[in-house]
Amino acid sequence: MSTPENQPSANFIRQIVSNDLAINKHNGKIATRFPPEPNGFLHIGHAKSICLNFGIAQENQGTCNLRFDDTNPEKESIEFMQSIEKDVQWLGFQWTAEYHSSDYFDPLYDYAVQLINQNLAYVDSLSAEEIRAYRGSLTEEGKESPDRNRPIAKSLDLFKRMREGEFEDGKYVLRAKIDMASPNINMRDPTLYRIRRTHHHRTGGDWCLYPMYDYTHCISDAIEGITHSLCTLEFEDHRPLYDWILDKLQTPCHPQQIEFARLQLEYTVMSKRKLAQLVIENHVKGWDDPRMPTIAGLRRRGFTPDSIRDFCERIGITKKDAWIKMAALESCIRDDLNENAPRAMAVLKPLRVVIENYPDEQVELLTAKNHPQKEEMGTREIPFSKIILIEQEDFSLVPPPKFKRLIEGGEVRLRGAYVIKCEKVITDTAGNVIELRCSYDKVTLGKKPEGRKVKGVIHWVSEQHSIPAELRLYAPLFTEANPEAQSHFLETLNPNSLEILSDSRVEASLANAKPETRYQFERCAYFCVDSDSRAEKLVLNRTVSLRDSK
RNA sequence: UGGGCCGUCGCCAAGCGGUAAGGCACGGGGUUUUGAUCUCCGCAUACCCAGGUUCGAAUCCUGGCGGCCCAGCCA
Repeated sequence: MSTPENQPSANFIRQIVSNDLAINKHNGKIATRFPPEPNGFLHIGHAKSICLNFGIAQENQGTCNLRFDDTNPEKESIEFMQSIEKDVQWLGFQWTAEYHSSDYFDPLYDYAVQLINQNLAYVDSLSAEEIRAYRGSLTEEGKESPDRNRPIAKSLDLFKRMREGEFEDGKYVLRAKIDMASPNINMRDPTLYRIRRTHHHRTGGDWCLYPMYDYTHCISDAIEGITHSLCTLEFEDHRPLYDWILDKLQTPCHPQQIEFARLQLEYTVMSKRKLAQLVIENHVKGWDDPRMPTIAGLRRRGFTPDSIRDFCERIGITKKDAWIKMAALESCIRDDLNENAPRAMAVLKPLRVVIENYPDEQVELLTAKNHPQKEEMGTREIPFSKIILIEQEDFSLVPPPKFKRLIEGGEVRLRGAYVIKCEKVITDTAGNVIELRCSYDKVTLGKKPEGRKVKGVIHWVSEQHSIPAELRLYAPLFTEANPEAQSHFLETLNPNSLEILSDSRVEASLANAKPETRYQFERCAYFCVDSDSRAEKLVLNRTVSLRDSK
């Protein structure tokens, strides 16, 4: 995976970092952080940020913290925190230290007092609606709040009483005093603190005053000694505010915020709000539904950490809005699984085949390679008997051109076994093929047949030895490349995103397969054992099909 | 339409004034007891457009055009 020498590709952020290192900007130190809000599960877009932040730290012997940006208690929870920790580790990264924005509520408060003392912040009594009205518009300047020139002592007193819980939610906010005429709306006296009488998952009822993202993030970065604060493009307009706050305060350092484009993947959605809606409204079975672009979903689907990291490396880091095709992700997991997944045989939609000239009670244990190119992956035994099951699709009464599988009167190779010939087709009254009567050529085991060419090879399982399995096949969750561009993204939900095959049979060697075990079912697809799987009834998810150049 | 950012092959993406890397996708040949893998070959006289500077421009300048983001007491 990655590049052969494991050299990460050049990108503008790594260039900035190398440059800073070259001029000894931070005494040779590089410190990054991955700062999710614990309000949902991580998705593949987060993986991009994780690989970048942890990657840059690793490449430069630096540090990378995991920081939960938990300043909005209404949407956050311990469960989400735990899922995030698990997913980051599963992806293969270990943070230097774990922090929470809420760890900094005290210093954050003290810094706010400093700002008030410097006459750079004030307590405002305008309502949310009034503040919006006063803010102006994209083309019109805002106007100053009547409270903007509230005496420092008065703001100090009010701010203290806000913290003490004297006022109801929304009564006052703390605002930075910057410039109501700024062309950058983020600089029009942004709100720094709001009153929220909400239980916080970590600080409980200690606070009824919570700091806003813009105020919190820069200071948290500075407290942790972050050198490069990497975030997505939509925060570009916030950078002047990030810098303004740190410029006005005597913080330990002044990190550099650098923005990059967020990941956009076709045929899915990537906003936590929408993913949460899919879960809450039961359009999927949970955050880890294999159709979800969440780390947990991809994991359950059968993706490997390597494949996701490879994907993040392949798509690169730029400032350009890019739409990545599913094929790019699929290529990554195919490359990994082709290399590492043991092969096995499974028949998704069985068709019964009786080999008439094969002895009734005979069972042969045939030896099959677990990987066609990698001897070190070993072999396994596969029972062969008189009645086998093949794929319905591998037989055709009216074969299309170039069909190289079984036809009436034709021969085909059973993978790892004999060449068989279709002697008779049995149909039901409706004309459906329900069984095949074949003969086998006993000298073709491990040998080419003499005097003729048999081009097709098909997979099979022994009827009496195979194990019933439920196979879950997935298609994209949405029917439009960009569901969010539609009037409502749910309108483009794909009604056929899940297909369940409950009559499939897998070879006997899968008997004790544990969840998260991955296989290539030869000629078919890669599958991964699901957490719903039981000894009596195996359940597997199709991760991705094999390339098919038919 | 105020501000910010972006525009190199169908989709990503290197390139940083010296004459267009790579990946995905696609097309074709070879090998193959997986129509898989592997392998070989092909795939931008061209970098949003128009001018300009230069011996030389995707790279610099000017002017257009197109796209994305911002008016939460969300992050």
